[in-house]
Amino acid sequence: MNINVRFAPSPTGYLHVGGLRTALYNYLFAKQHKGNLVLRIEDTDQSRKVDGAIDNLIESLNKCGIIFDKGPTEYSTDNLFIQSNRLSIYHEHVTYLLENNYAYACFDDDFLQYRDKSYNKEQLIDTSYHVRLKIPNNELTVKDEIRGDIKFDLSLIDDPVILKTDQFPTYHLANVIDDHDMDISHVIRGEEWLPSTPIHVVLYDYFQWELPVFIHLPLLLNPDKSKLSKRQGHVSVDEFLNEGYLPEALINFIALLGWNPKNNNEIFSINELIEQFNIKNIQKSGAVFDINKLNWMNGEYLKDIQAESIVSLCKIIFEKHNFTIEDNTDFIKIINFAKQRSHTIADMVEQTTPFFVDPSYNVEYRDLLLDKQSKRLFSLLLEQVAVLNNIEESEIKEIISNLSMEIHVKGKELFFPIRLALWGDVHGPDIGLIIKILGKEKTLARLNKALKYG
RNA sequence: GGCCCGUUCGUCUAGUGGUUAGGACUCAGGGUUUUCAUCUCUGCAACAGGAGUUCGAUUCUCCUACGGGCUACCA
Repeated sequence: MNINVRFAPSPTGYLHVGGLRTALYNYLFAKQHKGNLVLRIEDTDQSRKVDGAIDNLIESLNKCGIIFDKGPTEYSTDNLFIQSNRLSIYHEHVTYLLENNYAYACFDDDFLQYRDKSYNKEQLIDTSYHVRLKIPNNELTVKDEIRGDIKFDLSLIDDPVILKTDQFPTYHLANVIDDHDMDISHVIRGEEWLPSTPIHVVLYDYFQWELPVFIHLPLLLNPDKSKLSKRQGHVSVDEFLNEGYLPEALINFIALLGWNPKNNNEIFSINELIEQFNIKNIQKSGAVFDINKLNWMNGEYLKDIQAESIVSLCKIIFEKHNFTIEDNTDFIKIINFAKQRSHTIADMVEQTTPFFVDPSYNVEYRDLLLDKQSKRLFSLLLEQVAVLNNIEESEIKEIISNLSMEIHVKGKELFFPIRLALWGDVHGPDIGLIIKILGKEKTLARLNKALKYG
């Protein structure tokens, strides 16, 4: 059996993390079975179309490592993976349904009165009509791979519109025809589609097509358990990436929302996910998107990653915060310091701000800054740094330890005032690193400022 | 309202007809680090409720409650 799966978003804007997870599960499933992953653009609602959305979608997905085997490479008119280019195909199928009495034309929303009528093609020319699918009155069982058999009473379902007045198909029709034409073997999609699956099954039945396997994924939830949406934190993949969440971490985190490998591991590369992913281990209930845990996981990735490999990404984000990167070697040092203690790259900016702009003093330590002993420390350090030609961290360390012996001060009493003067707070990087990055001039200036403070 | 799906620590989850119900995030506390962070150790914390089946149910069945999704000429 050939395994073909698809991710079928509508181009209405940015890629949502829920969409990313659906795409990911499709991708993992396809790769694992040496099948194909198809990208299909469902743009049958002309009013909701957003320019550039397709390129955007593809770019976000690609950044996260999800590559399609088939799909539109660009938004070109002859592309078969974009539904708006397949209108004539849908029309042919509508004709088939109409001719076999599986569907009927309606001239207004009071559709029941048209249910038993039929019109030939000539009668429909120059009229404004839509087409509805006749849903029979029997019971129907849908098989979902995760939930098992689900019974529906079809008499409770209204005849759905399959062709709109503007002659575009609705989702139900286009989706079924495309899945068949693209030889989709497994439909992996969000749980919100479960209630409309019987409509799709009826369509398959009318066309006498073989059903794909249906796999409905549990929803991603807001902290209040409603369906994940904006308003309660951000959900756009782009936003996460721009804030400096690493694609690998985002993918890892999202993979574990609704699926688990039945062991206690938490960190997975994409290849490990491909190896271990299993439909059977997908959860039935929805999963709250916990930003807290994503932060932790992103931090784990940040700790492990080589500074060199994120330097250009960091540069973009630091420059977005108006920090100019002058020296690459220094910047790597800064990254190495910050990535150990940050959740995201945006966090790293915050952690390292005093490297770039003169800090204001933490008011809690005002007294320490005014202290006579502190002032003495500042002036002694100032003297010693002033005579240095080029600054090495080891040298600074030595100077400070000599200073410690000279005035008999050590530990916090020694480091707090110095760090306060140079960094604005008693906590921060190693003093050697601060001075090394700051350079002689800025170090002297900050010591001077602290000396005069009060 | 109707239909459908779901329910193990606050969150992500493991698990079993008999377990001290396990792990991770968060939180709290200890240790390491002459700062902070990292790291590490410890702790707090869950089987929605009620019947039934059974020697025994968190686990199987039913009911209730609660939560969510869908109910568009949106996907």
